[in-house]
Amino acid sequence: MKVTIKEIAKRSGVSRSTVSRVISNHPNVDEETRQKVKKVMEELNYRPSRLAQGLVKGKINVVGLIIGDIRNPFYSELTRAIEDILNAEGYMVVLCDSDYNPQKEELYLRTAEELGFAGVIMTSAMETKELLQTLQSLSCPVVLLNRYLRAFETDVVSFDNYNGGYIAAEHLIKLGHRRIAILAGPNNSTSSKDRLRGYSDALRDYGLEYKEEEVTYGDLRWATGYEFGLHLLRRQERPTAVFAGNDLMALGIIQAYLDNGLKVPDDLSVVGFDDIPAAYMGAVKLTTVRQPQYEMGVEAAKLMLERIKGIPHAPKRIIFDAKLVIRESTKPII
Amino acid sequence: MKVTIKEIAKRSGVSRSTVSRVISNHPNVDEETRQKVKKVMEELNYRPSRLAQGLVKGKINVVGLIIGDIRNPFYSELTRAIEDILNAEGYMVVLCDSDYNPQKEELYLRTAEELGFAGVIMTSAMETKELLQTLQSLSCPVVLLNRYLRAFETDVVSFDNYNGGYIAAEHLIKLGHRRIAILAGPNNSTSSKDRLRGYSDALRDYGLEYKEEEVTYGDLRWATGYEFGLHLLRRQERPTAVFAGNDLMALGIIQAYLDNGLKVPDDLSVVGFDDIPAAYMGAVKLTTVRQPQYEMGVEAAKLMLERIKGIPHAPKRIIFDAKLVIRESTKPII
DNA sequence: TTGAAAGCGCTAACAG
DNA sequence: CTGTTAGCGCTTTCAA
Repeated sequence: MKVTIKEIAKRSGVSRSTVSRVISNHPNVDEETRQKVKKVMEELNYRPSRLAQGLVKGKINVVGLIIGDIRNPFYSELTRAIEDILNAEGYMVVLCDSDYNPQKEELYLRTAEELGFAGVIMTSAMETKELLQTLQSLSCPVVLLNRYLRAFETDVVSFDNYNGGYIAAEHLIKLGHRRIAILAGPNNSTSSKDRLRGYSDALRDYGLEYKEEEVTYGDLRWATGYEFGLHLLRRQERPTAVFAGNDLMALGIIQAYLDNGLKVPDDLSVVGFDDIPAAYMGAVKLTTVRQPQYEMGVEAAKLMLERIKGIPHAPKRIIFDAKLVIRESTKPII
Repeated sequence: MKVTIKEIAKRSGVSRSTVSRVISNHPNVDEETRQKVKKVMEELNYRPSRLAQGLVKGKINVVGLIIGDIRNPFYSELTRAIEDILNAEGYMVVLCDSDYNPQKEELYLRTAEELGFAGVIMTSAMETKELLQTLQSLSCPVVLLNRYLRAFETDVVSFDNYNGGYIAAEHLIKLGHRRIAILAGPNNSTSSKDRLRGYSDALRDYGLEYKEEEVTYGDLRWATGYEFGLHLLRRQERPTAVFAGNDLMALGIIQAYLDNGLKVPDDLSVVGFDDIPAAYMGAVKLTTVRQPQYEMGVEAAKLMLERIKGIPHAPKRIIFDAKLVIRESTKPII
């Protein structure tokens, strides 16, 4: 049924090797022969099997992308960027939602190996022994996006999460806030931890006390922010500000307040993290730490491409700076 | 370097066939032998090459997913559902953002063929001659999600877009609105066209006039809705209501009004389409036509699985009913 | 510039 | 229950 290289060879009166050469645009083919073969391929609507190519080459033009959850706009943007760059170079991207679950990541890495992926970009950020081990045994390049692994040296595109946390806290402090609640990201995520560390260092630098019991760890989803907002409303002593581990949760907190007749930033100042599109699409434009998602995705994809085709080189690290975008969700305390 | 079936065979003192049998869990293997082989595989951390498996089987455990734009929450949800189901059955999903561009879709379909995908799920919805042709020549099953192609019979999961448009219009009409603006989806999308048709039929049924020049076609993005909202604000005679082709655009329109000091639904009633999470996450909870995104994705994935493994059967069609979710973005005209 | 031959890692009859 | 054999569709030396 399927037309193969053999068929093309027969019909154009040359050997399979020659056909293979025209497939891969090898220079050592007589122009006339090349045209003849191409014509036959056209007529028969021939498509070389990448599976077969992959088998002999040991690699396939596919790169895996591991992210936390595609429903988080932050990852959607990243994914889109990576896809744009990689597709343009003839690579496909295979998606994997890890749900921030190291086991899923590991399983996926294994599959990448089995399928002979050209590379894997990891955006999800957990750190376990098993994962590290799998990573070590991987035969394709890996680039880390917004995460780092002490025990695994590789190309990294990252963001200055520490400073991001710092300037977020600083902003709130300078606005006069003292009672600040924190809804951080998962505490097994390196980036979330860095943000929190920056945050607490800022408190210390400004002579404020950082209480471990003041921080709540969330799963980065909007609903979790909403729940947290509701929780704050039930408290006797409400904080005057809150620092959220990402925009989605920040937006959830704000909505909980609005839905209960309170005002933001009047009753609560909120600063988020990421600057997803939704941050400026709502009623209260969010003050947040901007991460250039698309650009970060682009850089990661480029690094991957370099690593796949290029000559070996020492691991590269690209770090994006944190920038606070001040909008309407924060205001000075009276 | 890489450990292959040959190595395993040698080390465990059996033939490659036997190893192959334990890989695929074939019953005809002595339990003792099986354990012995498994142990060796374990020790050597052996991973069978799916590329090789795919080559001989002619198919690979991967299904392609073509969507409009992953940044649209509607597609994110769908994608997640499909991934969840397919991954659980050992299939990977490869993502393709078509940008609603038929050429991209076609190119992608070609790649699916070259890679020997087990199947392709198409959610993006353009209809061209070339695409149809490529579809016909495809050697793997295709399931269509929220689109149909007159000239291509296959499994379909769809939504009653026509009725969705109808009840949206009906709702507005019954609320007393007469001057209703329309920001429809792309007019080469079957689902968008159906919604519009339902809409216009409702007008007719209620004795209202449908003016072709009243409809604007948008690209389903938030920013486009926002622009449209601004545009409405500049008009002398403003409509009292607007029907948007999807929630993202509806939300954009609302925001344009809010940002300019107007109120929704007081100054404008808005009904959307999709019921994405953001529909109820904002200041004005959106009245919209609910499409059960996750469930639709699940059904599509199941259909795909059936088609891949199952015995051949006539094309199935699953149609989800339209349901209006009335929230706060619409109100009666005074 | 071209072809013959070997092989990538695995599966699938067919014998035994 | 197990091994032998023959490919799957393509690339890649090596000769010619």
